[in-house]
Order: sequence, then structure tokens, then C-alpha cells
Amino acid sequence: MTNLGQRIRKLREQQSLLLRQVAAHLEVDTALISKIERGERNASRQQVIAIAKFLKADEEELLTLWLADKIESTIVEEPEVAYQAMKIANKKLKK
Amino acid sequence: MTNLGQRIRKLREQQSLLLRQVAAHLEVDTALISKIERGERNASRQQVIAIAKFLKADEEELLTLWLADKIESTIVEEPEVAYQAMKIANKKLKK
DNA sequence: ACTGGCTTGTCAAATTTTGTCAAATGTAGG
DNA sequence: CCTACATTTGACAAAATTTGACAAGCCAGT
Repeated sequence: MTNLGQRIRKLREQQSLLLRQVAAHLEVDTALISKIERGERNASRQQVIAIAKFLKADEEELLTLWLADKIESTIVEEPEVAYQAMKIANKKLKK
Repeated sequence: MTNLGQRIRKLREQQSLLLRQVAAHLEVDTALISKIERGERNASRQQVIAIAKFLKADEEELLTLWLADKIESTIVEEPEVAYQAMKIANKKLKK
């Protein structure tokens, strides 16, 4: 199961691009992109979109992974009730 | 489908307790409990536990609703990809 | 040892969240 | 209509979290 950061890193490496190049495109520090790829920091929605564009990736795919990461970090702290809570959230989603 | 706030309100009213009494027990302002019941503010984990105790409710039930609320508010901003992201998060949960 | 790419730790600034207060609104009885 | 009490609302300061930059460090390849 792949995270947003892992996916971004893979896309970037497939195109032999440097962190520096991605960073320049987003106008942020290289260190920040490094952290995003390693999952140490979350990207903002706008950053995800910009990355998708630069890496010629499907924006929706990356936004999906980005949201999945957020859900994961929400539930990971409550393993006891996570499954049941997910079920409830799913039901609400279907409306 | 019931939210944490709605559930708390129901429990409180069934026992004819006032917001003030719940607030006193948690040592917070009445306004805050009002906001929590109406979903305008999120309760903290510790507050949920204290409320469960005071209202003689099942702590796990309330924590489940509390987490479901958090998940819901995470996904509600991304309806386009919410469903798919939930699927991914679910898979990760099963590990 | 030098270079280039990446990582790490720390920090201040920006943003978000939290709880309180005071005022407003609602509600029921006299 | 008053009054008393419960709840809601909006504004605000304080607290907590997040954000991104910077500088120093690490690690290969040469």
C-alpha cells in the first residue's frame, strides 16, 4: 500500500528529476519536498496539485493518496475504535 | 446517523441534566458544552472520556462517534476522492 | 577530500484551535 | 408583560499546532 510521498518519489525518480527541481517549481525549500516524500510533513492541497502537474501525474490519483494519508493519520491514534468509526463514516459518506 | 454531539445531548436530556452540570464536571464553560453538543466544536479525547463517565455512557461508544466525526470532517472537504481514499485507508487499517 | 543530492534539527512566523466572557436569544411560570 | 433560568452566539486572547526556511550534517560517487 503506497503513500502519497512514496508515490511522488517514485514518479520523480522515474523521470530522473531532482528534489531541487520539484522544489523550484513549487517555490519552496528542497528540504520540504524531501520531508513530504518521506511522509514527515504533509503537503498542502495546492502543493499536491502543483506536484501532479510538474510530474505529469494524475491529479486525482495524488489527491486520493493525500486524503488517504490524512484519514490514516486520524485513525491511527485510535486503533480500538478505528474500524467501527470507519464504518460509520462510510455510511455518512453514502448520503 | 448520529454524531457525538447529538448522542451526548440525548444522553444528557434523558437524565434531565443541565449543560451547566456537565460543564461543571469537566470544569469548562457551559458555552463549550453547548458547542460540543451542537457540533460547533470538537471535544478533546479526555473530554469525551469525562463526559462518558458523567453520563454513565459507554466510553468506547462515544470515542467511536468522536473518531467518526473526525474522519467525516477530514473527508467532507474532498468529496471527489473521498470514497476511494476511504477504501485505501481501510486496507491499511487491516494490517 | 570534493561535489552534489538528500536529510535532519531547530526556529520563528503563520495559522488553527481552544475556552471564556458578555450579550443575545429562547422558554416556562406567574 | 415580567422574571428567572437555560442555552446559544460572536468576539476575543491564549495556547497549541503547523509551516517553511535555514544551516549543518550525511552519504555516494569520483
